[in-house]
Parts: sequence; C-alpha cells; structure tokens
Amino acid sequence: MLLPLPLAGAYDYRVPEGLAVPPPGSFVEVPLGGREVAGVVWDGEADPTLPASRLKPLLRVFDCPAMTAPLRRLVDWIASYTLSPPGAVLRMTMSAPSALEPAAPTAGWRRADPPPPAARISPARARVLALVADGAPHAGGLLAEAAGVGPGVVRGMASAGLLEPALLPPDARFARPDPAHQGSVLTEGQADAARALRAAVAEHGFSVTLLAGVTGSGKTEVYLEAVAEALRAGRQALVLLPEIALSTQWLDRFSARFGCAPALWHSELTPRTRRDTWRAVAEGAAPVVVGARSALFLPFPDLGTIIVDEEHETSFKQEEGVVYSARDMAVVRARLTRAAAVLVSATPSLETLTNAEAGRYRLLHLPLRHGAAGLPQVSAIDLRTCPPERGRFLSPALVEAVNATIARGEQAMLFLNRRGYAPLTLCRACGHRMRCPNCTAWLVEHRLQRRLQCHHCGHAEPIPPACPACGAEGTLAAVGPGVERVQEEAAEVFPDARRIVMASDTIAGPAAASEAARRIVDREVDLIIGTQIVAKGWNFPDLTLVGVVDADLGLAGGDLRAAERTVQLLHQVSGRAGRADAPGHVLLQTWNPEHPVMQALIGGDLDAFMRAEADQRRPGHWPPFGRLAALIVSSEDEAAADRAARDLGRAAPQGDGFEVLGPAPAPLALLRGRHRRRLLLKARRDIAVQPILHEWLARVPVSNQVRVQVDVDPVGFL
DNA sequence: AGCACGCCGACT
DNA sequence: GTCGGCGTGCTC
Repeated sequence: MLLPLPLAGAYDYRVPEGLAVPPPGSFVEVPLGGREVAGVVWDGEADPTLPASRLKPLLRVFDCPAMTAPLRRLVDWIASYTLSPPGAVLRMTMSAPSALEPAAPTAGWRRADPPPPAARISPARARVLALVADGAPHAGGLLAEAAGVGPGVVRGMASAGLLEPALLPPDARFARPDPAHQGSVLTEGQADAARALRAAVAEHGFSVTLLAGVTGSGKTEVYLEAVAEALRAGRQALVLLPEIALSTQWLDRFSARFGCAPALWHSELTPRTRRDTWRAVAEGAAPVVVGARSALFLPFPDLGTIIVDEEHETSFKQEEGVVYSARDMAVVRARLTRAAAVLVSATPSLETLTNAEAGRYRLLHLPLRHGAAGLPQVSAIDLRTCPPERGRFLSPALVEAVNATIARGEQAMLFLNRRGYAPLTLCRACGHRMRCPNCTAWLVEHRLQRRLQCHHCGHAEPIPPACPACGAEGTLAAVGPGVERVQEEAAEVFPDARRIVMASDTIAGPAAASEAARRIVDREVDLIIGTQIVAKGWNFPDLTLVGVVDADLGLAGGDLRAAERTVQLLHQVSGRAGRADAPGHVLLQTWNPEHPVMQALIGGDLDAFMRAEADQRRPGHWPPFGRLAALIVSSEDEAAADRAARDLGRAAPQGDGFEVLGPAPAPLALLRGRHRRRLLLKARRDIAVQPILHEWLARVPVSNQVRVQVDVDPVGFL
C-alpha cells in the first residue's frame, strides 16, 4: 500500500476476512497511527520480515476508478529519478482526496406540471416558483440561495408536490469537445504539420514531436489537431500551459476549434471544481484538460496525447517539494502510457533542440503563416551613444519611435521584466541599502502601495521616512527602474497616450487578464507597459512597436542558461509586434549591442545562436551534453549549514566521468530566513547521477536542523 | 504529513 | 503543584 506521505516505501496491510484482495491501483482507506488515510494498492510483494501481528486491516475500498498501471509506474519513475519518497510523488496524483467518494447524484428539481391544486403559496415559495418557471431542472442548493430561502423551503415544496425531482443536465465544464466542429482553415504548412501530428497520435504508441515555428505561425491550431485526433480515437488529451490563469485568449481559440471549453486544472480551483474535475478525468468524462504543470498527475485512464506549449518556459520546473520538470515528466508519462507527446515553442530549449537533432524527437518546423506580417524588424538602441536623460530610462530614440507609432494610430508596448517602482532604495547620505531581513535581496519599492517588498519571501515594510542606518531624512533614493517607474516616465513623456500597466500585481486573475486584453484589442489603450506577463500568448493585432527598456537585464549573474533564457524571453516579447498586416518593430535598449544575444535577436538567426550556445556547452559536458544535480543545503543556523555543506564536500564521491563542485554559497545565500549552500554534481551524459547521489547522501550524516534538497537537472541557479 | 510523547516556563 | 510551548520520531 502506498500512502500519500513522505515515507520511505509502501506499507503492508492485512485484507480482512470476507473481502476480496483489491487489485493494484485500487484506492483504499487504511488505519495509520490512529487515523485513517487514503492510499493506493501498490505493486510488489509484502515485506516478509514484518510480523503478521503488526499488520493492521485494510478498512475499505473506495468506489473510484483504480489508478492505472502507467500512472503507478510514473510515480515510481519520478520518485527514483528525483530521489523523492514515492509517497510524496503519489500525493501529487491524489490532489483531490474527496474525489475518491462517488459524486452525490446531481439530482435537482423542476416545476411540477400541473401544480397541485391545494398547495399554499407563501412569499418564499413564490420566489422559488418564479425561478423554476422556465420548466428546466435546477440544483436545490442554488435554487434556495437564489431565492433567498432556506433549504427547508425547497424540501417542503417538494413534499407538497410543487417541485418534482429531475436530473440536472451534464456539467458544461466537461462537455465533449467536438473534433468535427471546424474552426479556422489551416494553411498548407499548418495542414502538413497537423497531418504529421494526427499520424503520431493515431499510431497509438509513444513518440515525441517538437513543433517549432515563430510566433504567428499558428502552432496552436496545429497541435489542436493532435487533440482532435485523440478525441476521434476516443482517448483523452492533456495540454500543459505555463500561466494557465492568464490564458483567456487561448481558451477562446480552443472553443472556436471544438465548440466548447476544455476542463481546466490549476492550483486556484475551488475545492468543489477540483473534486469534480479530478473525478471526471478519472472516469474519462473530461476528454480534454488544459492545465498548469500539476495537471500532469491527473488520473487519465487513456491519454492519447500530451501537449507541452511553450516548452522552454522555466515555470514548468517545480522547485519545491518534489523537484521535477513537468516538460520532461510529460515525455516520461507519454512513454509509459504510449501516447504522443508534443513539445511546442517558437524558441525551443537547447535540451529539446538537441534531442530533435539526435533523432530522439521528431521535428516539425512551421513556416510563417501566409497573410501574416513578416518577422518584426529588430534593432538595438546603443545606450552608450543614445542615453536617456539623467534619472530617465527611455532613450530619445525610443521615445520618438513610440510617439511616431501612436501618431500613426497604432499601439506600442514598453517591456521591462521587473515589477514595482525601483529595485533598490539607497541612502544618499550614508550609502545604506534597504535589504530584506530574510533573504539576500534588495527590497523593491512599490510606490503605489507605499511599501518596500521582497520578491522572494513575503516580507514587506512601509517606506521609512528616514534612513534606518544614519537617521538622515529625505535621503532615500530610488535606484533603477521597475514598470511603475516606466509608467511614471511614460505619463510625463506621452501625456496624451492612454496607458495600461500589465504586471502580476495589476493583473490579478483570469478576469483581469481578459479585461485588459479586451481593452487593448478594442483600442482603448495606446501604450502597454508590462513585465514578463505581456510576453506570452497574446494577440494584439494593432500592436506594432515593442520597446525593451533593459535588454541586458537577464544576462547578469552566473547562470548557465542566462543567455538562452534572455533570447527566448526577448524573442517571445518581440513576437507581440506586428501580427496583422502592419509590420512590427522591436527596439532593444542595451549597453552592449555586440553581445551575441543582441546580435541573434537583431539578425533573427536564433538557430545560429543556439548552435553557438551548444558549442560552448559541449566540451565541458554542460547540459544537455552532460548531467547536473544540485544539492541545496539550508538551515536557519548559518554555522550548521556551513558545517553540513563542508562535510558533504569532504565526503564527495569520486570517480571517472563525474565531479563535485562546491560547496559555495547559493546565489540567494539567505532565502526566507534560511542560509543556503550549494554543491553541484556534474556528470557525463551516460552516467546516472541518482545512485551516486543516493550513496553520497546515505554516507554523510547531517544535523536535523539542516535540510538537504536534491535538484536533478536544475534549471535556475538559485 | 499528522499526531504522539517529551522535557522546561507562567498560571490556579 | 499543573497547563502548554513545539522539538524529535514513528506510522504497516
């Protein structure tokens, strides 16, 4: 029995007299330490050394479809790959425990016709009757709520014969998308790619396809054909998106193709929706799910295809708890369940490109869509020769371009991947910097909220009237720009432009996102000022100019993938410019126009850039030409963290084809009050790092105030 | 992850 | 003299 707890392995239970032994995968309830927990009957034999007297009895088997063998194997696979307890992985698949109970029958009420002649009609009853006047079935709870009456009134009306029971129509959230419902017509290039994806799904076997193509080439419409093929085969489909909460335009495209919405899965679902969705997936009643990375662990009985859109996005990497990459695990799930995986990106990661070039993945390259504008023209603004005025962040060339764009009646966007007003607050008198007490980070000024915030933990404090170090008043100065400051500057420089700021703190949820998109598409806005969230997925037909305020921003720091990620992000945001018939322009403000990243974006030759990137990583066996695993040693006690990291470093395994680097302070040496040290295991590609890590960690005792987190295939270097 | 057991400060 | 803080350790 595997329990959804971080235990070392499965536990054994006795099957009570008279109960059939439930097959592997069955969801069951068992006693554990005085409470009752739900778990899954796992494969494998009972532990023969455990005396039968210690076995407690299994309590019951849930009336719920069993977990399929491929999903059980996925749990085992991820546990061993990430060195996590299998129960911790299982917990991710049991994300809606209440769904193990069958749904209460969704019976409702409708108006009795004809009504009983003698029934008394009180004012409360009259309000209910008004609501059911349409003759359709209504859910009892909602009916009572809408009429402002207690549930007893509805029940009373039922016994009085005023209402009669009626089954509610099937839940529209899980309507069956219709593969025959035709959306937009595909171009020849799209149709070719769609044919290849349909064939991959129809094979009913494992495959991975990289679907590449610049923004505007219509990748979404193409991979929706893979979804359609899965539906035609009576199988299910999963689409993983980063930032599902903001993907309203994507949902519109899905509905246009299939005539109804897909089921959604993300962390902000209400408990009820969560439960209903999990159950609908398990019963095969939700044919298509669109979700964030956690949707990968839903109990699909028969998955035909898994699409990972924007596969290069780092948000597919889970950094807490079980540390895994949803993109990579999607490929694993596809293999175990014999499905077609499709990785989609305009700027594929070097990992995926390398797999495609090595023939491990199929490659589909979409040509630019007919009728769409060509790629935007990208040029650099050299800040050394064309600097902004003192205290400003928009160079004269960028200001002029924005003005000209708005004057033509088109829209412009200013992109800066930094929230808040200013990333650093400095005392001009003594040089004191406002820092987070819990993290190695500066506090970011959020002027609208009049607060200084840490972007790594929850810490926030009011902006102090005087310098906390020297006591001088009025000497605190905001250093550097955030979007709020760009908005302030824009208000002065473009006073007549109608502006909108799009950042995660101004666009809180799906409703705010779709309202912002509507305002932009309906031309209620001339200038969009945004962070990261404006980069992906949007289609703003009249947007023709994108100005990148600080193109160098992502390049600082020692991250292996800093250049790759900057190219991906800036290419993505560039793709917002010029999608309709008007050509797009992108201006990159940079101090270093010669940098390969800038040259790649200006020349539009991302392939060459990625080849150069590969050539840099190959000789040192850096990923994807070698393997990495990070150990993050953390403790609230700095000395304890240091000691444990040094102990691990001294006991580092040695051998041919791998080496241990570190320990070194993690780039965020203090995070949420924990002091952090890092060690890195770097190995040749043909060496499995898990046995090495396992043996190493087992050999070195660490104090229990120290936590050692393993990150196989780290992406960020935090 | 829960929940118990266990050993040191402020209360009736 | 007890209630209770949450630190360590176990749960088939």
